[in-house]
Amino acid sequence: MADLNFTLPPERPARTADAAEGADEPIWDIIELLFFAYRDFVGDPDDVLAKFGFGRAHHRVLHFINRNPGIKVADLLVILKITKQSLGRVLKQLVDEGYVVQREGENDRRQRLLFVTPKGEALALKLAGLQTTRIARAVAEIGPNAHETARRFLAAMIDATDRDEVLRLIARAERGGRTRR
Amino acid sequence: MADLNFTLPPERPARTADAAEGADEPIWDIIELLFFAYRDFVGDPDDVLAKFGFGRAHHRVLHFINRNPGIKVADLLVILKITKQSLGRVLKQLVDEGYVVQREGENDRRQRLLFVTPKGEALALKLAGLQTTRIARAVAEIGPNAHETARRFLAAMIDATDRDEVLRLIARAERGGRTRR
DNA sequence: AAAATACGTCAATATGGCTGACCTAAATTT
DNA sequence: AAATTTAGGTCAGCCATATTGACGTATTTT
Repeated sequence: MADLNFTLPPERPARTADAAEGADEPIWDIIELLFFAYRDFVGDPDDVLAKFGFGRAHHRVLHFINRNPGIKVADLLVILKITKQSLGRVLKQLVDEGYVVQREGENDRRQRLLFVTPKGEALALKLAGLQTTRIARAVAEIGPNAHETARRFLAAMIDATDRDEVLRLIARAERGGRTRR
Repeated sequence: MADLNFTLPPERPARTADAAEGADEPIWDIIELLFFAYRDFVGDPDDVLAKFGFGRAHHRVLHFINRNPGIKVADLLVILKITKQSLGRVLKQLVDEGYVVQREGENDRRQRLLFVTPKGEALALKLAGLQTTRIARAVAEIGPNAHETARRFLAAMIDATDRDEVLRLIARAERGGRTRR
């Protein structure tokens, strides 16, 4: 195989003439790269989680509680797009083992607001650190514009109906995750 | 996504903006965008697959057979990083329902070389089309450099040990793989 | 002839989803 | 005040996808 280390030949103009046709050629490279990149991206945390007796589901729950302290159970369900029964199972373990605590809502005492404990935050940060190392390495390899372009590309990949909500969610957590009263 | 309203007290000290110092600061935006983008990216195929009684596992198997006609079972296992038992169940369904055929290797009659049928290719292309639509939309939104940058970013996210192998795989399939049915 | 290889299969187990039903406590509506 | 809705929890069972381990069979290699 010839060398195509990371100066991949631009294969966009591969179908110059028939580009106007409706039969769009699948964008195989991005499809496959997303598969492999995501697999490795979640693979690092998976290895650590296994040592704690946790799985990917625990990671997602812990992540979003850490990023959005005080989040309501109902809102977490919306973000994760799972049922409360599915959430309940992993959440119970995280609570029982001291990674997450629940507090009664002040205004509405039916609510169980979710917070990570110091222990939970430590684990969340450890896992995020692994992923950050990978991302930082990728960005460093490619150049300073990579972060911004990657962010915009990934945002554009999100369902249009959800995108603004997701970006708000990220931005809000970026500011510290609370307020908004 | 429903409106998310957090009403809760400040719990965590505000992070120091996006200071350049934070070499240890997690890259939250990419971490979360990857989660949401990948979820939607595989969501489109999932909906179609459900109508066929298939799942995501069938998609992956069908995809890589379609892209690498004549692939050996052993090689497919390496790509997917699953066990032959896991593959076996899914592959059997795809064969039984006429999406994939197996042929004895010419040189080595122990091998079962895998090919998609026309029916299988049609499904693979339909699923790839959905994902391509999403990617093309994202690329169109961002600009002409997006495809190239996204490709390089995603490639750089792959484990260094696997990367060259993956890129070879993609490049080889891009050229048409090997013998067609 | 023996060993290694490619593949298949049986059995048991784990994870993480799902639906449906039902429960309590608290808030809201009537 | 009573009725209803909401937030959340829980029990029970099912499904899809993954795992490990053991074993079998045909074929190739040594």
